[in-house]
Amino acid sequence: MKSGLVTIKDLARELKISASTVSRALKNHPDISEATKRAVHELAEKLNYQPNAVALSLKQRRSNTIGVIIPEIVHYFFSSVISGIEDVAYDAGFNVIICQSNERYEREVANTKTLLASRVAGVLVSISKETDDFKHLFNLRDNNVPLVFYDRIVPGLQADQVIIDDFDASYRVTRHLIDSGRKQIAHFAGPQKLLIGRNRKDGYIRALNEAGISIDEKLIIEADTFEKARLAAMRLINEKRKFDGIFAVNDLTAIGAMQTLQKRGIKIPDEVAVVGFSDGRFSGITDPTLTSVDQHGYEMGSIATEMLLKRITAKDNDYPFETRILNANLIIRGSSV
Amino acid sequence: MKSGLVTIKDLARELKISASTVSRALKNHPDISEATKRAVHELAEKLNYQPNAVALSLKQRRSNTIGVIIPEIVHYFFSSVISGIEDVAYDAGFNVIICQSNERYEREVANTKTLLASRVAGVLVSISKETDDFKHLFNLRDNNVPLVFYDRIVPGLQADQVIIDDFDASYRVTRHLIDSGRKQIAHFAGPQKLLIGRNRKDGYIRALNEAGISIDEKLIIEADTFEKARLAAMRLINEKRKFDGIFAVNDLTAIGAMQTLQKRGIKIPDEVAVVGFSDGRFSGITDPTLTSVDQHGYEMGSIATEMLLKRITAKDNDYPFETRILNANLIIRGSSV
DNA sequence: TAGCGAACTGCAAACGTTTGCGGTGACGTT
DNA sequence: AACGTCACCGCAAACGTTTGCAGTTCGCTA
Repeated sequence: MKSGLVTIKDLARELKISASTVSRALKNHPDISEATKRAVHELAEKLNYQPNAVALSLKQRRSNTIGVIIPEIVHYFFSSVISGIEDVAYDAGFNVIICQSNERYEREVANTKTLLASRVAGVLVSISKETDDFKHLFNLRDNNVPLVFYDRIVPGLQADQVIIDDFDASYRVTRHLIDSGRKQIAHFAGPQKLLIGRNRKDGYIRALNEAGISIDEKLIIEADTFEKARLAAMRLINEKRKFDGIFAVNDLTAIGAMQTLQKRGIKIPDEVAVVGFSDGRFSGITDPTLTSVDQHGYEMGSIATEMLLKRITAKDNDYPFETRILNANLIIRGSSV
Repeated sequence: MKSGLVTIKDLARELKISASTVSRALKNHPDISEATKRAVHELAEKLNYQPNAVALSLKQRRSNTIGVIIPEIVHYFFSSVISGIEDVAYDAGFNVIICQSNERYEREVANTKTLLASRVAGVLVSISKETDDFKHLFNLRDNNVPLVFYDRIVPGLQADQVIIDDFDASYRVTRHLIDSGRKQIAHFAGPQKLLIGRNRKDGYIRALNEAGISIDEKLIIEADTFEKARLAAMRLINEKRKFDGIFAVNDLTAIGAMQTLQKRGIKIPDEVAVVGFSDGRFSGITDPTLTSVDQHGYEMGSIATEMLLKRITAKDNDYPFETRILNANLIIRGSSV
């Protein structure tokens, strides 16, 4: 007990039987007599025996650990994803190794090496903003490590993936604004080189088109940060553009816009309605509270993990890749009604 | 290459030399000829050999993994702690297994079992709110697993630990308010049964005492949530209490107070200064921006990990336990100047 | 030309488990 | 007395590494 943990060998020595018998007794193998089983279980209990997961992993040539590559944990969305991953993984008896890429490509490559060295059973990955070379991911696949992408997927790569229906969510956001009587709706868009940015803008455009509202390019501004949103809102006001709604690509952007409007004495939602995206901690504490889109991070994490476990435990994992598209919920709060 | 990863044996077979030679060549052992070394390294490179960390762990009877038990990852503070842990751990060649207790005792116990089974080299732990029985932690210690506590420590248990100096931070917050001319400072306090809540209140009281300002019990209200803070502020106003400053036990509380004040037309910081605690994502996006206390989560994580690694790698870890008390920084923003 | 280092390299055991296969008794059947 | 059957158990190998020790070649000295 002094140094290190008790092993099967320790139990065997103590009971003067072989390690194989102990091993079988522990899993109630029919070959072992009841008496022996009882003795083994009792001693195991007494000595607080914990099977050595490391030895097991080596034997099975695969660890009971799944790897997670995540851009940055310090975001409400990503940390909810991790919670979802953890819960499902632990229920299935798997551990989780988390690697942050910190949005850096180099780091992401290092992460894959680490996970490979740890012989993880599978990997969940959301690529960093920098990543545009996917060799490291192909490397995982070449080594038969099952891969599931969540949220930030790789367009070309065939793999299991779970994503949010950004287009649909944006469409619904815009519809909501239109339905509540808004006619001149601005969009603070995300970077158009990212799929997410394009999808969100497209959903916005589709909703306007369907409602017979013509697109005013002046009302579409690329602004995806708090500061940029403040400036963008300022510009709209200074240029005396008419607008009665703003759909911002994320919550921080929405809040930046709200602040500027309020500073200029514009009433929310009476004069201008504001809607954010990716419902986080912020939406409940603004004044007025912010209408936003719940991205269901927890659900995304748990679903991705289920898909991964399925592939890990499949005897034959040559079945076709699956793409799960999650519906994001529109949460209507004070800023738009 | 097809199934599984390339091993030392594969390299050995390919080069028609023994596994031991390959092993030594890979670590540039002087016994091995330059020619062999070169050949081995080249082949290893070509086949993308990654040492099997699992086998290594088994051999060394200790994995290169450290375990983290954390209450809830979905908090800015805790996720920054994790970032700090990760960075230091990975630089030292250690992996990190993260276990959330979700503030549940049962879960925390399960976590320790998992980590024990994984034969982690050491554990970083911040106990859950429910935990008041520490058998599982003693169990870790009995099995010679080094332990470092961060943030939420166990009062009785002798161990390395790193915590925030809540008392000092609160004292400084209050001093700051006094120094900027405030004389009637309210405190929205945390639960007094938690050490944190008591320390923060005590720091506040000390600063007032030192400044010769008498304590007005009516200005001390237990309110540690957004909603409670709104009600508390409302009450102060309705009861026509005189106050020109509020020190809230956390940022959400501060924001709740600010909203109520603003709704009642009270100017911040002109009429009332507001200060929060545990600087997170919120403080920068309020209007005015919120003065708060940076708890240095990242630093706490990295220091805790350094302490743990020190104990893990120490040949003789019988040296005395260490307690590191971090100074929290007061970040002065618009709400108090 | 035997002997001796030096310079390499391989053998084998060990880490903790699992598992196919082969014992070993006891007992019953011919 | 010989054999078969059962119930139970142990041997040994394997997973991928590391490492103390024991070779095996050399070339060189005496």
